[in-house]
Order: sequence, then C-alpha cells, then structure tokens
Amino acid sequence: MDKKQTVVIFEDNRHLRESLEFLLNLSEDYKCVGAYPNCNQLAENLKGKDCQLCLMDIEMPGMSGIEATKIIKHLFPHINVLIQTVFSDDDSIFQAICAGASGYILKTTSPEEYIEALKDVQSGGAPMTPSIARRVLQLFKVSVQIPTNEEYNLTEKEKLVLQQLTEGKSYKMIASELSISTETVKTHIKNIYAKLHVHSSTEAVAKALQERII
Amino acid sequence: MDKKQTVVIFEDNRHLRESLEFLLNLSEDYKCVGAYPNCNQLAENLKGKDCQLCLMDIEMPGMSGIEATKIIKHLFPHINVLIQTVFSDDDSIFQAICAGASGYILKTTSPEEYIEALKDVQSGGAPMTPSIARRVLQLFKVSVQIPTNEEYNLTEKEKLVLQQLTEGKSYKMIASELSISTETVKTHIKNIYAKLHVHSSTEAVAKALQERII
DNA sequence: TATTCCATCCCCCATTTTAGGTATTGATAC
DNA sequence: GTATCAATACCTAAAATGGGGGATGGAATA
Repeated sequence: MDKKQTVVIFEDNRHLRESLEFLLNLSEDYKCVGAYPNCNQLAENLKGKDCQLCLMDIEMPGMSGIEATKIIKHLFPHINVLIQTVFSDDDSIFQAICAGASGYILKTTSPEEYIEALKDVQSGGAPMTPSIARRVLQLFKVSVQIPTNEEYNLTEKEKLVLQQLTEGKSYKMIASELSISTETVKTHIKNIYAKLHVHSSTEAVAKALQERII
Repeated sequence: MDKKQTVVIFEDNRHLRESLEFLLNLSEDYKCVGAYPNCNQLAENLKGKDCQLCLMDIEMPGMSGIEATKIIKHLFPHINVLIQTVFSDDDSIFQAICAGASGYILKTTSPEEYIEALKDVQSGGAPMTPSIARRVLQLFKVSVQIPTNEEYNLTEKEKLVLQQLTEGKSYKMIASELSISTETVKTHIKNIYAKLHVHSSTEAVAKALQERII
C-alpha cells in the first residue's frame, strides 16, 4: 500500500476518541483526518475529507451510529464503516450491518487487533463475531433457501409450463416455446391449478415465485 | 452443560483424524462418536449415533465435504456442520456455508481455538473469517436490498392494486377489497401495464415479485 | 396383461381479462 | 384560473382464460 488510509472517527467518549486518533496516527498505514464526538454534522464533517474508512460508535448523543451508517452509505458509498461498541449487543450490531456497516469491533479489543480489523475491512473482509455471523447467515438462508416445496408433485412438463408462466408468457407463447399446442398448455395449466389449489394464472405465479416452486 | 457433546469426524488424513479424535476425547465437553476417512457411507455412519456436531473436511476422495454437508442438513437438520480445511479457499467455504455449514475453521488452528470454534457453533455462533463474512454479507445484501425499482412511477393506488394482484386476487376481489368498482380496478391495471410495459397480469406479477416493486 | 400415469390434442361454453375509448371530481401546480 | 394528474367510473368489442368434458399413444408398473 502506497499511501496511508484516511480514517474519520465518531466517538463520544473523549478519552477513547483521542486514544484512537493517537493510535492511528502512530501506525504506518493509517492516519486520522477527523474525530468527532457525535454525528450531528455528519455530512459537513466528511465532505472534502477524502475519507476511506469510518470508525463509528453505536451509542452517541443525538444521531445513533446506525442512522449515521445508513446516511454515510447513502452519501458516500465508497466509505467503509467499522462499528465499535462496548458491549457485544447482537441486535444493534446486526442492525448496523444491515445498514451497510462492513464489520464491527469491540472497544475492549487490543490495539493490535484494532489495526488488524481495519486491515480486514480494507482488504475486503468483514470482521464480526461468530454470533453475528450466524444471524447474518440465518437471515441469508431465509431469503435464499429453497423451502423444499416440491410437495405439489408437479410433473416435469408441468414445472416447465409453470416456469414459463412465471416469466409472464401467454398460453400461445408457452405453446410455441415448448413446441406443443395451446390446448396441451391449457391441459397442463389446468392440472397445475388443481395441484397448487389455485384458480388463476396470477395466483399460480404468485405461489410459484413466493414458494420458489419453479 | 450437563453432558458431553457428541461429535463425528470426516477427514481423510489419518494422522489428523486421529489427532482430532484424541483432542476431542481429552476435552471436558466433547466426545468423538465416530471418525471416518470419507463420506461414502455417510448416512450409515451417522444413523443411530445421536451426533450433534460434524467436523467435515472439504477435500476428500469420493463425495466432497460440500455435498456431504448438503445431505447431512437434509437428513439430519439438527446436526451442526463445521467445515475444516487446509487453505482458506473462499469459494468452496462459501459454497459450504450455502450448503448449510455452521462455520469453518482452518486446520492450522491451534487446539484451543479448535475447541473455541466448537463452542461457538454450539452456542449458536458461526465462526468464519472476515473475508467469508464479507462475501456472505454481500450476497445477503443482494438478495435483500430493494433494487430501487421505484422508477416506474406507480401511484399509491396503483401499488396497492398491484400488491393485490400479486396475491393472486381477481379484479372483483381487488375491487371489493379496496371498496372501488371493478371498472376502476381495471383502469388502474391498465395504467400499471402501461407503466411496467407489460400486457398481462402474469407478466405484471412476475415483474413485481422479481423486482420487488410491491 | 391390465392398470396407471404422463403428455399430447380436441370440443364447448361461460367468464374474465385486455384494449380502445370517454368523463367527472378534487387536489396540486403553475 | 387554467392545466395537470390521480382516482373514480362507464361503454363496447375482441381476445384470453377457466372449467367441464373426452380421446389417444406410450411408458412404466403391478
């Protein structure tokens, strides 16, 4: 790395804030270009600073670190936000991550690990504790998992037809796509409706997409 | 914790496998109830073992640890799978996590950290490195974010109607739901079609659900 | 061999949806 | 004070869809 990474600190505890500033400026790879006790002038504080990384406290008077993170990621998407907090409060850290934070560290962390976490973020990592990671994983699984709703016993052709339906195609288009007559498409769709217990294409598409039957 | 946690090991390197078994049986909290060099008799190996945790190598002759993880999570969803690997190969670890793994550790990890990771998993955590965590985060954001497809300029009423449409309702049902005439519903839907550039309800529903316009 | 299941096609008929319009009201903007 | 737009509603006609049948050949299965 050629140049020092620029860091801005938001931390209401003066002692900690100044310690961090000191620590960063001591290091070879980082320099602190701003340190503030709250986020009430967030935008002005960051404007024109060429800031690459934010150290963000969660609990601060006025705007919370989570709100601030959202705003930063909206105004300056390139800035990585690293949350720092006293207690490992899963819920607020989780919220912070959802708000766009790149990771978090405990304030009880040793100076070496602090710098380590900064490097993790810089190299594209997202430092977080296992319990946070698990929560993220679970959320992720919820939205990605295939809920094994293959229980409708659709045949291969029926799945194909349903697939086409979810792409918004009409009977005619499906027919030509699958090289069968529209009457056959109709028969398949009738059977699909019976199996899914629906009575219209919109219902079928909604069910297929929401339960990922496709 | 009252009883020892039961662990099964899948690891093709005999030396490592036996070391792990030894390490686990030495510990206060774990006992190894099986250790196998591959996953070719996976189901039989786990059946009737009351196994709570699996240590799973990724690279093994025959079935890979990722395949094995999928099968385990399908057959025995309660079992937590902890991936162990020599190199921090982001991609396969990521795949393993998608397959349902609860975390992973490097084989170079010290015995203390090994036990630490096991405890993390047991207490609901998901040990992983920052780089993996970042990838999971990114994927998570991709699947959760609202892709700002508010660019269709739907009015409030139109969004409402579209919402109902995605629930599979007919014009009549929407009309009575929103206490307007079906003719008005029709008008709204015509406008929706024009704005989304679609020509049927299935297309509209597909677009709405896939792009999360709802 | 008989039976069952799947994929294919056809018919009829009622209902729903789509595609053109037009029109009124109220609110907001210029 | 006029223009614009959202929301409301109606009309007509064409097109698509849904629900009820029935029929055939082929493959798998009992």
